[in-house]
Amino acid sequence: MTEDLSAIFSPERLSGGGTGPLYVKLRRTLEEAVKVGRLKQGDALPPERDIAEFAAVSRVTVRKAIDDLVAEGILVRRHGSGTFVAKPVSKVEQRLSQLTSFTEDMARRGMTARSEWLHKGIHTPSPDEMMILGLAADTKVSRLSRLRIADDQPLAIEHASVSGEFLPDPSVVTTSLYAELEKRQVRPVRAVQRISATNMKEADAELLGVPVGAAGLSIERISYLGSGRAVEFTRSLYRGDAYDFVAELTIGAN
Amino acid sequence: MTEDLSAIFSPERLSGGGTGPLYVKLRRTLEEAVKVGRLKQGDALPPERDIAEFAAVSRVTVRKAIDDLVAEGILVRRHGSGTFVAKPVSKVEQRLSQLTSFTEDMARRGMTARSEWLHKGIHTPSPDEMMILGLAADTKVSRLSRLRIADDQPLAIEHASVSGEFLPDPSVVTTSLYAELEKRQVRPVRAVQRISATNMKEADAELLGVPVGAAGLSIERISYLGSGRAVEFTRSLYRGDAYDFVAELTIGAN
DNA sequence: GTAAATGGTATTTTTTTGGTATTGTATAGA
DNA sequence: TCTATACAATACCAAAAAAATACCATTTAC
Repeated sequence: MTEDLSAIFSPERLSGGGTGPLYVKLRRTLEEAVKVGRLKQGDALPPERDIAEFAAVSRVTVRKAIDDLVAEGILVRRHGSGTFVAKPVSKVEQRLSQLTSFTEDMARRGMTARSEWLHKGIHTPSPDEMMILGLAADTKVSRLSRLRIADDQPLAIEHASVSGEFLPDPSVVTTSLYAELEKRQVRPVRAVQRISATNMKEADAELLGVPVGAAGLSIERISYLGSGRAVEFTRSLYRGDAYDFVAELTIGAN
Repeated sequence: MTEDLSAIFSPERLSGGGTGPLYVKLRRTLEEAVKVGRLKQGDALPPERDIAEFAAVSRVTVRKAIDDLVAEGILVRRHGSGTFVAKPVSKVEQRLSQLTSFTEDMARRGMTARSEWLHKGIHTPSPDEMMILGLAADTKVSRLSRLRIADDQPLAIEHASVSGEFLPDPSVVTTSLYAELEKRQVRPVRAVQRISATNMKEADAELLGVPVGAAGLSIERISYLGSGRAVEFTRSLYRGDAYDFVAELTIGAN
């Protein structure tokens, strides 16, 4: 719903924003309003024209301020409809998704994606898990395995191991593991991925419906907290004939 | 970001600079600010007019101080935009290397790496090259192919295509393609990689000394200039049994 | 289907910022 | 003293960013 303009764009807020170009001040004002909760998730911003009139600047200036926030994922624009406060997807999930979210990848390729859970359970850690996640022998680990399916074709097998401390009950995870961790204030800030090619063994090949020996793309990911502590360890095996892994890198520039 | 003037050009700093002409004092002050980190890489200096006013000298004097630092490569000026603290060059190659430099990767793993050139030449572009590099039919393209070898074991085949405009003579490339491009002031700022798994065909398998059908890691990379123009297109095929591709990602921070 | 409301874009104008030519002034050396 | 040079100030030029204007395209309500 449309907010009260004066609540957000009061002259004090605009002028008090400190230094810099108009659109920077406006951007700061908006950012603040979202952060403080004057604008809540899903809320519509007032129309650009109204904001412009009230703030006594041109509409393009308003747009430039909004542009930045849209780029940051704080706001979402819908042509002909309005501008809205984005659902606060955490940076963590967004960035990790960029490289690995199966669902988003498939959507981008025009396919419908779903999952079939193969396993959810709590276990005593394997030697590998103890090493990688830094667990003691008397702790627990949550394991989640699923089959990723796109357009009714099985495309990947995914095994995730999470320290029991961060996820005591794996059954609560329905779609996104990262969303669930986020709920618990567990926010990895760094991840390392190892990508390699392998010929498929019988069990995996059967699940994915390809001949034994077919090429598979193996992706192992470990994600870490700011403290350096490992949170999660995921091994995925993609069908080589049906999946490309795309990474984009920006160089220098700052 | 514009720095706080008083933090850098405080009267004490200016007078304390010792002896000499005004512009020398100013230069020392600026140099110090950069060295100490009060001004960081990429930071914008305040406008010359502001500095002049604050330091109570003429703008030309400020310019003269800045001139020297620009000549030394410490600062960079952009007409109409501002003056910025320079960034060390050769970032390009370093950053691209992070993901793909075979030699460095091998060194990190304690292996000695070398290459064998399979081909260097100038050709009329293939349809793929025309599409990807945005070339006309009457232009030329440089192709470079080599076999990457680690500890005397062939590990990868690499085919690079560069628009003839950026590299008219491929024979000048001896080790690093990016170093050669850098020499010509061609600096890609963005790259997209596509990674996939494939079963090897006979020709490639033979070169790499593995059985036909063995899993291979295929990496295709396109790198772009700031303008969006594609510079180079590289297809690599790694032995799946002997090479892991590692990517590290930093998330959010905010 | 039409009209109103909303975001999208191309073009122009204004402001900001570095670039340059000209002039004045003090200082060192012949 | 006279002159060449380094230093500094003034005034104006040019490129880039910021802002405003005018018009286009999509969605939604009726």
